[in-house]
Amino acid sequence: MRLTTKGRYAVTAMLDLAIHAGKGPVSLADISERQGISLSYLEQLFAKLRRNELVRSVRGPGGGYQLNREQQDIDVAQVIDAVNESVDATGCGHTGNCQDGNVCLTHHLWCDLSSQIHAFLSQISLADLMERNDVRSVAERQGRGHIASFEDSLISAKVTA
Amino acid sequence: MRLTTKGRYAVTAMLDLAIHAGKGPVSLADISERQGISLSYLEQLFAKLRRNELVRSVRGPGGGYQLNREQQDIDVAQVIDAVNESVDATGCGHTGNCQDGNVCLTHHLWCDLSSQIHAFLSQISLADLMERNDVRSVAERQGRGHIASFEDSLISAKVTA
DNA sequence: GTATAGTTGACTGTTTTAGTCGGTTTAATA
DNA sequence: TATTAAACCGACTAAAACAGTCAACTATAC
Repeated sequence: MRLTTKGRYAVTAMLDLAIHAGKGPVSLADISERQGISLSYLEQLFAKLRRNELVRSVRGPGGGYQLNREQQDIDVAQVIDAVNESVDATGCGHTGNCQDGNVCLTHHLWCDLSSQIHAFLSQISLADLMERNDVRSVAERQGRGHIASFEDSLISAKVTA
Repeated sequence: MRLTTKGRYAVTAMLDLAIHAGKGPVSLADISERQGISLSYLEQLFAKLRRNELVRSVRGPGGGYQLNREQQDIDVAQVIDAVNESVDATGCGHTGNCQDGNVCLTHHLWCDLSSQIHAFLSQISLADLMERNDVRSVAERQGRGHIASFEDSLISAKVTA
């Protein structure tokens, strides 16, 4: 199991997408600048996020990415899974085939740990993250990045309608 | 944050040490055979465990390693920390210096996750692991490796006295 | 003095990370 | 219609970590 900048970048980028929703697609260039993540690296990550149907893309000028589901229907575990950072702490991938066909001494410990982590991360949605004070204040700092309010959603709904 | 075979090996080896306690020092060769871990690799891991005072060594024939504290005073988090697999999910090492001097959007999320994992792992001692049915049965399977009972401790206490 | 076992350091192949670079399509707009 | 903004795609790379090997050295029980 590993949790590195890869998974952290993915979650951060998805949250950036959520924050700037309701104003049309968000370009990777914008995310790159706001979050300090390499543009080319973001491209790689979003290829995986798109394959996992967490985002959809709009090509051409003015294009970018949008969340493919409601913010409350995307949780952190899904995002991390999508970029291939498994949240599995076992070495055998839960097969129990850790020591020449049998489970190793500590197999069940790692199974337990995996469930703990997965339970924790899958219970947190992008919507939940946006409610957090620390997220709101960082978003505020990151420029005119205002968190999309309910009114924004209404406006964008009218525009796209 | 990463949790790979390194940390798993370390915990497994420490548990093997606990299981075979009360019969004098346990050699790395024994652990290697029972747990299927490369001897040379175990040497590297135990160098770290010793530096962290989790085990003590006895050199020469009949030598080996022993736990340096009571089984209930060694928890899984300590073992993983000792082999340099930090249980920190943040990228900044909790400094909050994730994005040019400031905290990144998701800093607090990773802090929360880290505490969760740490709380979970530090609440489990080697003594706890030994009580588990799955551990007992695997130990049974791994040869004459009987779990050291209270009587064993008494015997070894007399012998060493 | 010999065998056992820990101790140490250097070395190695492989995989993953965290990118970079160059090009190609797609589509909006001037 | 040409330009341009953006997604898309594949190959490449440096650095690190992982997992392990190997050889030499030291301490000690017998």
